[in-house]
Amino acid sequence: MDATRQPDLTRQRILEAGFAEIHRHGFQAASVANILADTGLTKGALYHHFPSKKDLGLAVVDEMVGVALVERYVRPLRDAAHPAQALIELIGMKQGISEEFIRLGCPLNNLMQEMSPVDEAFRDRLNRILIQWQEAFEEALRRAQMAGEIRGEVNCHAAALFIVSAWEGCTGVAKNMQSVEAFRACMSQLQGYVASLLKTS
Amino acid sequence: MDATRQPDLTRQRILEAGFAEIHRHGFQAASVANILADTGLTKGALYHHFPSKKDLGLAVVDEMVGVALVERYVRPLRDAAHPAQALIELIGMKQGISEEFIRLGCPLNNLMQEMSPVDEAFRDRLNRILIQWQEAFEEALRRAQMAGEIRGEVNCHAAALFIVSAWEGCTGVAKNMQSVEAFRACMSQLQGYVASLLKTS
DNA sequence: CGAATTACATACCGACCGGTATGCACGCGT
DNA sequence: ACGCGTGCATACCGGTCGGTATGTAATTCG
Repeated sequence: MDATRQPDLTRQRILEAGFAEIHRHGFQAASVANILADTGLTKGALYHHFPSKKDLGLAVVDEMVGVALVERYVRPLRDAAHPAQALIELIGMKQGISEEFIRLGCPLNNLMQEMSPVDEAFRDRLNRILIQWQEAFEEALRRAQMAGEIRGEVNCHAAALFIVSAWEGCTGVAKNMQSVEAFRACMSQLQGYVASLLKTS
Repeated sequence: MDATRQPDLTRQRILEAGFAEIHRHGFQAASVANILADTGLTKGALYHHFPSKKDLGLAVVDEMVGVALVERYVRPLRDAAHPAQALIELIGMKQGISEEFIRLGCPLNNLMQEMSPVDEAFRDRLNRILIQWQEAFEEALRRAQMAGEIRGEVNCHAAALFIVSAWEGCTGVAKNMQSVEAFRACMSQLQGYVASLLKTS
C-alpha cells in the first residue's frame, strides 16, 4: 500500500512538476532543484529517468504539451459533426481560462517564443505540435467548405495559419495585460474573422 | 580624435549591445559578460551607468524598444493623410523583415512573453508600449471611421487590440516556423481582416 | 535462493552568474 | 595649477546552476 518502487509513476510526477516549473519560469530559467523540491525526490531520481534537463524539457513538450493540445483541440474538431460551428464555439469557449492560465500564458506559445531561436530540437518538436494544431483547423475549415458553409475562394491553409497565430497572439497580449477581459474581447474579434469566412446566406 | 571619455556614447553602446544580447537570448538568459565582450568594456563601466542588470533591461525597453516602435508605427500612422490605407500598407510592408528578425522575433513580443509573469516592473513598461501601439491603431481606425471609410458599427478599440495581438501572433508563429513566407501569408490574412472592416462601396 | 539489474539517495564538482570593493587616470571647475 | 568628482578597469566574492560519481536498498530473473 505504501507503494514503494513505481518507476513510471515517479517519471510522471517529474514530468508534471517539470511542466509546472517550466510553465512558471520558462525552460532556461526552470530550476532542476525546484522540480525536485516539488516532487520530494532527489537528483538521482531525475537523472535516472532523464539523461539531462534538456531531455526532460523535450519530454514535457511531447508528453504534456502535445498530448494536451490534441485532447483539447484536435480531437474535438475531428469528431465534430458541424466543424465550422465547432470551431467558432472552440474559440469562444469559456472553460479553462483561469486567471492563472492568463497570467502564465499558453505553454506552447511560451516555449516557442523562448526556445525557437535558441535550440533546434525544441523548435522542431514545438513546430510539429503547432502544425498539428493548424492542420486540425485547416481540416475543419475544409470540411465546412465542402459542406458549403464556407465560401469557396477561402484559402483554408492560410486561414488556419492565421487563426493559430491570432489565437497565440491573443493569449500573449492578454498575459501581458493580465486581463481575462482583454482576452475575451480579442478572441471575440477572432470569432468575427472566422464568421467572415462563412457564406452570407 | 581618439575620443576618450564620452560617457553618453559609452552608455549608448551598452544599450545597443544590451538590446542585441537580450534580443538573442531573452533578458534572463542575457549575460552581462557577453554585453561587455561585445562593447569591449568592463563591469566597472556598465555598473557605473546602470545600477543593475534589471535597470539596464528596463532602459533597453524604454529607450530602444519603445522608441523604435514609436518611430516605425505610431508616428507614420499619426502623420498619415489616409489612415485606413496607411494601416493596410503598414501591415503589408516588406521592409525590415529580414531573416534575422524572423528568427529572433519581435523584441517587444519576446520580452512580454518572458517577463510579464516574472517581473511587474517589466510588465508595466512593456504594457505601456503595447498600449501605445494599440492606441495608434485605434486612432487610425477611428479617423477612418470618421471619414466614412470604415463601417460605423466597428468597435475600433477591440479591433485595434486584435490587430496588435494578431500581429504579434504572426511574428511569433513565423519565428517558430523560421519562415518569412509564413509570416507574409499570415500578415496577408490580417490585411484581409482590416479590409473586412471597410465599407463595401 | 542468490545474482544482477533497477530505482533511487547523498555528496560533491566546476562553471558560470550578477554584483561589489578598490584603484586609478582623465577632465573640469575654481 | 591643483583638487576633486567622473568614468572607467581589475580583482574578487557568494551563490546557484546542471551534472556526476558513488552508495544502497528494492526488485527481478535465473
